[in-house]
Amino acid sequence: MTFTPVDQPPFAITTPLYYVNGLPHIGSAYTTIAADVVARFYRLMGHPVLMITGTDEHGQKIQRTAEERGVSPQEHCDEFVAGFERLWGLLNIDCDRFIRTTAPRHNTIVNEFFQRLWDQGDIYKGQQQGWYCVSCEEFKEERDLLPNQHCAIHTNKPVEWRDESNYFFKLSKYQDQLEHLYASQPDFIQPEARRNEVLGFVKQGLQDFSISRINLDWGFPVPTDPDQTLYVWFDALLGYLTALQDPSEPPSLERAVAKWWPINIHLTGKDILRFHAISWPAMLMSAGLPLPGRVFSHGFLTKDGQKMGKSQGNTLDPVALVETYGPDAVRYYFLREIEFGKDGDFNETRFINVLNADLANDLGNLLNRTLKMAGRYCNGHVPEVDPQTIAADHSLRAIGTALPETVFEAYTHLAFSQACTAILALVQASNKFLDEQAPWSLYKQGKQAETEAVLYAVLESVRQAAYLLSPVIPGISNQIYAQLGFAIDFDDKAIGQQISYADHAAWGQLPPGQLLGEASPVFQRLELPEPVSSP
RNA sequence: GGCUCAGUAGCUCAGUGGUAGAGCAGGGGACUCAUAAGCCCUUGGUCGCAGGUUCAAAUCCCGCCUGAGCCA
Repeated sequence: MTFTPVDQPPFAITTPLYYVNGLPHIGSAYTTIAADVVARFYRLMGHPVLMITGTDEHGQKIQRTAEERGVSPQEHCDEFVAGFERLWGLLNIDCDRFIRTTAPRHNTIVNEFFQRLWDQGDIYKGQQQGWYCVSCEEFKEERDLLPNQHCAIHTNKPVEWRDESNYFFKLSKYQDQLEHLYASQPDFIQPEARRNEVLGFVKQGLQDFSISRINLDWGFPVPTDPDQTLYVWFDALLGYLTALQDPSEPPSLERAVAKWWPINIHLTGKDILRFHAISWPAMLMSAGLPLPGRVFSHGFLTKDGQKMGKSQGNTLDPVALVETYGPDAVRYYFLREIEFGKDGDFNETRFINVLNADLANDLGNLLNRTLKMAGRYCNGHVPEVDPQTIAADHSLRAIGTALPETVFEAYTHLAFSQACTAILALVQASNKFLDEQAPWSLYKQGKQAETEAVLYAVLESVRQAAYLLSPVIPGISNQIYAQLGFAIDFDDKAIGQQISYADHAAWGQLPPGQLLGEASPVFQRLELPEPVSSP
């Protein structure tokens, strides 16, 4: 089954390029899941989609960590990058481009980009003095330091005094253009609270920032002065450009921006928003490139209400989590339970309660009970009911008719929780509808037509819910579609060409008479952890 | 120190001037198609604290407390 969708514009989305100082943490998983969900939704709609993630591998912090581990920086990176790639696989995330900032082709793009800024006269040599935190890779104001010259974020590492001759980027030159950008494109920075933060910061007046370091080997040399090394953040942001180009082509900035630029959405953590919302657009202005569509800053995760951290010893290992509960469970919990953009909490009891309630009890059991009845009452086929004959004000059809618009708005605004809630409302209404209509009684009374009308409406509602939830829980949606008799794979990146979004997102698509699959629970109930017995 | 956001049921949150809401968790009931699931009913809140404006405040104003964040 193939159809040709109307031409949809390309859509590109990025996660941050994660710093490979250690193995991926749950926060990286959270962002990457979100990006994958958006990418999957646009693929459903038939857009050509490029989802980009990757790793940021330069800088003093990595160089030192590698030294401490007794390996070369490249060996160190290679080792940890494998951990990231493995986690994305476990989470059922198949990005289109995985960019490593140590890639040789990236160096080519960085040099070209640097040259553009240089030709603009936006790079100059200046003197940089101050306290430097290697862990932050940032200069700190003296007033922000803890009493014994320690960084307020990295309390176990003293800052270092630097007095260097560095290259600077003329950020101050773009003050007006940036303010105009924020004013004319109010949704450029989201959510609102983060936007206000950036606006306040910019209002104070922007200063030029240093884009190079001396006495550092692990990074690309400054093209015009090989004694200096480019600052890690400068080349990290440019990874978004390098990623756009097919790795098999010879690298060039012009070719990199040919198809996918400008990127539609940059997802970013709130800690690195400034680089994405201020430095990055200014650099692009200088290079004469169009600007990205949106920069969306998500929140941080806590565990049982506590900030996570190695020193606190309460980290949540994403690998262990997904190996225990599976990708759909992890994806669903974080997107359903946390409003994207706000901070959110992980609590195992809540995790299990939410998954059992929504995926096992409401959605999974709804399919299971209906499928079993269809097996018994309708010979294992979709009832021969023409959906056109179902009244427009039928309780399920009415909800299903309004649903695509709601869900479209939610996904495109990255309001994943709202999307899930709206879809689950159809599922809950379907359970209620079944109990009210009691097809098991209708069947016993010999009311075959009535029985079939009820079962069709519910099976169709489950189908629509599975389709619209497929970006979030692709594995479960695949199982549901299979049990409903479809041969469709939501992990297929050409899904938008295989089936029509306009048809499948709408209510009333399930083909009458279609042979149904075997009923089998699509999500097993989870057991609550044993309560810790108190003495 | 300056600024921003938040504080509503055990948990997650909606409600921004007119008799306190949802989901989950807890309790009870009827049913039986189903993953002991679903459905119905229900317990539960001086809406952070203290003032003020108003016929009327969770909602507006002032002060304070707590938490999160931003201030290269």
